[in-house]
Parts: sequence; C-alpha cells; structure tokens
Amino acid sequence: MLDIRRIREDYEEVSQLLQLRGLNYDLKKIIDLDDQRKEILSVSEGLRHEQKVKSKEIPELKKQGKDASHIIEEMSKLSQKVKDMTSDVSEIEDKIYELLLEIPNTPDLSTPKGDSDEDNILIKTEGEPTTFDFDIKAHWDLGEDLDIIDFERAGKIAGARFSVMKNLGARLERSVLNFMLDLHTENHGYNEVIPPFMVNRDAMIGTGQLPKFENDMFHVPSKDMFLIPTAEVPLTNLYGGEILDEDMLPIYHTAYTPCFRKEAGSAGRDTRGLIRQHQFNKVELVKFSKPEDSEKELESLLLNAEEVLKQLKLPYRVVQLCGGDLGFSSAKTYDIEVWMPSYDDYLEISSCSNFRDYQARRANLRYRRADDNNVDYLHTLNGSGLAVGRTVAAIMENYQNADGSITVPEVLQPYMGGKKIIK
RNA sequence: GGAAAAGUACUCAAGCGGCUGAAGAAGCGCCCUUGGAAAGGGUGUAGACCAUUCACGUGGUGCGAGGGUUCAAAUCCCUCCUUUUCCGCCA
Repeated sequence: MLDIRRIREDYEEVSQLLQLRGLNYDLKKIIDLDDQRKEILSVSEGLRHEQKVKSKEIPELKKQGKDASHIIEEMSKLSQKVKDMTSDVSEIEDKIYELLLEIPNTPDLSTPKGDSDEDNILIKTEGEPTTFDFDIKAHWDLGEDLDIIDFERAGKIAGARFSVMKNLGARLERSVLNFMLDLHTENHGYNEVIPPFMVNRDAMIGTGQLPKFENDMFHVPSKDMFLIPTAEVPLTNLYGGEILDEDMLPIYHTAYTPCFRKEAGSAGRDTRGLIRQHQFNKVELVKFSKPEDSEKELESLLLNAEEVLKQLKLPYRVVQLCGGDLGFSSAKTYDIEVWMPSYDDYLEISSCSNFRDYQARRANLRYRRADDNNVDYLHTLNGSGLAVGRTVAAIMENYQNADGSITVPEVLQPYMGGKKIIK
C-alpha cells in the first residue's frame, strides 16, 4: 500500500501518477481521517499519561492504610474516557487501512497512459513469427490428434477450463517446468522453493489480491484459505513481518506451483485449449531487493525470463504495460509475449513487475541497512519464468510439422528421454 | 480430529494484579587489567511502531495474536495461531 505520509506530502504527484491508471481515487478522504486520528490521539495520549501517573497513588494510599475510594472513582471515569477515545482512534485507523488497501500502486513515471493493451509500448522483438508451408493446426487439435491432451475427460471430472495432459503431453509439461527450474537455479542464481499451494487471508492481502479481487480467487471456506493464483503470493510473503539484514539482499527465489484462477469476467475468451485455464502450472521468479537496486533487478529478471524462450527458440516480443493494463500492485511491468501461430498474434506468457515498496508495506517486509542500522521497507519484484501451459502450447504450435507431429526443441530432448519428436 | 504442555527482548530464562516502561544469564559495545590476547574486574545494552518537536527530547503502545474483566494485566477470563508430546486417521 501507499505510504500515508507520501500521500500527504506529495499529494499532487501521487494523484497524477494514479491518474495514469485512468481511474480516480479519493485521497482527500484518507487525509481527512488521518487528521482526525492525530487530533484524537494526542488528547487520548495525554489522558492516558495522566491515568498512569495517578493510578500509582492508589497502592501508596493502600499501603498507608488510607482510603482510596475517591481516587478510584475518579480513575474509573478517566479510564472510561481513555477507552472511548482509544477505540475511536482504532476505528479510524481501521478505516484508513481499509481505504489504503483499495488504492493501487503508483505507476512508474515511464508508464504510458492508456486503457488497453493497444497502448502498451513495444520494447523489443526477438525472432520472426514462425512461417509454415502447410495448413497449421491449433494446439488443442494437435493435442487431441496426438492423444497427449484430453479436454473432454477433463470436463467430465472437473469441468470447463481444465485439461488432462497425458502420454508425451504430460512428459512435455514436466520437461518444460524442469527445464525452467534448472535454468533459473543453475544459471541465474535463484533458490528453489516449494511453497504451500493454499495460503491464508493475510498472505493474499500482502501481495494485493485481497480485498479487491476476492471474486477471482478460489476460496476454501472451511479453513478460510485460498488456492494460490500464483506462486508470487506464498513466495513474496515468505519473510512477512521480518527484518532482514542488508547482506541477505538481494534474495532470488524460484518455484514451480500450480496456479488457480476463477477467470471471472473472461467468459467466452480463450475457451479452447490451454490458454486460459482454472488450473495451470507456472514457474515463478521472485526477488527481494534494496530499494536503490530494484530498477536494475527488474531488467535482469526480464532477461532471466526471456532466456527461457531464447533457449526454446520461440519468437517473442516484450512490451511495457500502459497505466490501464498495469496490475494493481505493480509500479512497472514488462510483459513477454510469445508468438502463437493459431492466434496469428503474440500472446502473454510472462509478466515481470517491480512492486517497489507497495507489497513490502502490505506484507511488512523490511531490512536493516548496514551503514546506519536503520530499518526500511525493501522492494519486491516478480515475473513468470514462464507460464508452463502456455509454453507447452507455444512449443506445440511453433514446432508442428506437416504430418501433425511435433518436433521437440533441442534443449528439452534430454528431459524427454532423448525423444526428438512427438507423433 | 481428541488430550496435555508451552509461547516473555538476538538467544536462554525469572516473573504473588500495583515496587516489572520487564529480574537474571549469555551475547554484544565501551573501559580497566595486559607487551598483546585470553581469563578476570567494571560498565552500558530492548527492537519496532505512533504522536509531538527545527532539534536535544518528551509522551503513547509493546511479554504469540485479538478481544474482555479491573482504578490498574506479562500476571485473571474468552477466542484464535504456532510449537512439542501422546492418541486416532492417513500418503
């Protein structure tokens, strides 16, 4: 969440940055409440002080065998007043907190204005869209024809937007995620984690999914827990409430997890194939960095994610998201989009974001600086490295052959038991 | 899921409702001793957050979390969380 002091002191700047998102937020109300809070607080703290000093007289009097009832009576009134004011203060604090939770992060200055992906800025393009000298198939047709994906039976046991991977399809999925994890741990310096796939409410608030987007999440009522929509949630909250030493930073984590999303509001979109599922696999990259380093950490994170596509020799491009497309908690996001032949277009396969101190404030992630021993919020970043299901789909489509078979990308062949082709 | 015990500062640990805005130990800082170190002696030592102040400072909060009782809570009551042990179930 935003620092309330920053909202007060840089009111104009914060408002203008938020306008890049194309929506208006009522910051004045927060400031008004904060004014109220301060006013009541200073009075109640004065009374509290009086209460503490005076109540010391009671045991003194009692020790001397004197009657203390008049002081006790007086204290009783004072105590009630303090209690009332304290609860007023905490009521206002709760309100402020609730309002702050609803305000998204301020976009980076470089963020283009705009309200759809058409306003995103093209950063770079790698490779050319794949060309074919035959009629191509979409990955869902390839999958069924090769008997490596079964959508119908998935519907039977779970419903729409689920899939069953089988045979070499299951093997391919596993190969892809192992390849990604190996690349990031062995070449890019990430430490592997297997986190819980369900988290509590606090964790979901910490990264910004709650309270605003509860409808998009799968909820387990009996435990009031949520199926994770991304490994970002458990990983980013890993050090919640802690104060890390500066020499621990930066911390790089990578994790494979399934991700669960209701995809509410996307009815009718991408209904076929692996693109938009209620459950999909993803390898996530998460970084904790010092504030002054987060900008360059985002660039290297992006390169780490790109490297997967480079090694798989899949054509892609990178865009910077405009204000309207930017995620709630993010200050700056690059999307990597892979060439998807059946779409005849690029499709998002990774989102790499710098959240700066926004999530750190929510999740209470801090570190102690070595030079002056002061405590400060650290910065969090994350990116998909990559979405596994979409990567599998992209491989299937880009590597398809005229006879309906699929060539296995070279770097995956060791993971596929040496197999060079799926047919 | 059932039963029991426990959660106090970086760590260990004491704590009869007011003398605990938290004993003691260890650790760490500084000083003495020493040629230098160790040992020994002395001495200092919550962290974080909030308010206020130009600042030194002052005030508030804090004993797993949140409520409650009381003039007053680490201490009494309730709920929850975590850890350990035992039982049950289970990959």
